[in-house]
Amino acid sequence: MPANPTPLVNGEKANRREQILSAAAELFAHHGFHGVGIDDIGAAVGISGPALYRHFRSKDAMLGEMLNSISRYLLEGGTRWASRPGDADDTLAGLVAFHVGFALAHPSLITVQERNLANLTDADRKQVRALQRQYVEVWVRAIREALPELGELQARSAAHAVFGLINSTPYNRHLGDSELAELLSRLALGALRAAR
Amino acid sequence: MPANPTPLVNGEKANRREQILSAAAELFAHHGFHGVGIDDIGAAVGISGPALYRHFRSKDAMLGEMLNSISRYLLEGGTRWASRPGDADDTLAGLVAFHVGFALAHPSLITVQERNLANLTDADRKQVRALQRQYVEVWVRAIREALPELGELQARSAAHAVFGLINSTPYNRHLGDSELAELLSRLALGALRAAR
DNA sequence: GAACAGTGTTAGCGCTCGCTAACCTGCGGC
DNA sequence: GCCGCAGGTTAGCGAGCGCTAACACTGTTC
Repeated sequence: MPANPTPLVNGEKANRREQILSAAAELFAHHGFHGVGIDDIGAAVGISGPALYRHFRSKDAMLGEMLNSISRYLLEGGTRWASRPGDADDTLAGLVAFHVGFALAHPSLITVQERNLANLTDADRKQVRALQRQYVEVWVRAIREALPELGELQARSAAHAVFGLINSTPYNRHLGDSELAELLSRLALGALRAAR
Repeated sequence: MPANPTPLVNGEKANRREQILSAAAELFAHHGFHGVGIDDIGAAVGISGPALYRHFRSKDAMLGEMLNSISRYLLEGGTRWASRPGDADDTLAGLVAFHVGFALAHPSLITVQERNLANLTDADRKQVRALQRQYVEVWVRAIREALPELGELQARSAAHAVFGLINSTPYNRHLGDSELAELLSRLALGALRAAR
């Protein structure tokens, strides 16, 4: 029972805001931020267009809250895993499993986060970037502890590469979830091992 | 001197169409298809807005030609590498090196191709999808020859994961090109090896 | 040297989009 | 039983978009 269970609960009787964000995420992932109209988002949750402004200040605010929430969730989870007792290899494996779990559970959030940074408000982008940087830093530290012969820059590049690998889930729906999770984890750790 | 040197030559005295496509690719990569106006594209090549219609039928046509060109280039190059004589491991290494080379030389094309499939005309999307499918198939065959114990679906998933890994170049500008190329190749092959 | 093709310009149409205004409805609190 | 608020509705605004129309300039062709 983590403090922050999952960034955007899928609908149900959960808060209307979250229901809206969840629907918007799906749409943004498919058509891009500018490709989705306020009316589309409304229609996706059964209300119509301008009613959304009872819950959000603007369309930009929706994207901002969405990306902030995702980044915060990743950073928090990553930090928790990184600070767990255990040897460096286990820590790295834990981080990989955590990220794989997220990417498998929320492929559309992965897509949104990857594609729509540029559509954020300046202020929001700054915040999200800061969170993302910190998350990368968690990984860089973990990688360098497990592979001490790696330089800072190499570790950072490897981290980004592994993110890319794991974040392939939106294109990767051939296998069942658990089998894919295991495969991705194996691939990610294999890649890191090969970084020397 | 390959038959199809590079999908979009960067400007210079090359054909105006290619100069425009190159500029448009950069813009689409940064702001998304809908986030870029016809005037922005014109301005990027020193002409203004509607002049573009002397060279392209529509904005959609630009994206269509761009993605088609990328997909054709990848499929052609991939096919050439795959049909080279040599053992299965070398073939796979060749494919990896080829894809890494492309991703490093054209990070913004990678970005555009990943993000803007949904913005294509139905006809264009069908074409591009077909080319992409064939390219994946080239990889799946190569992977399964190098790792015969892998199933079809596992190989396909691994291929997508490796694409994700290599296509991280847009976020991955810390190292020098040649060092990054070597690192990515090593990571990719390490991941595949770990697929068992 | 007139015709013309190629490539650029500006003005402006029609549509869509984000957002606001104004109004309506149901429900919990006193 | 009235009030007020939360959360919906439709109408419509202003801006920005893709694209067309009409015109201008240049270089090549015969």
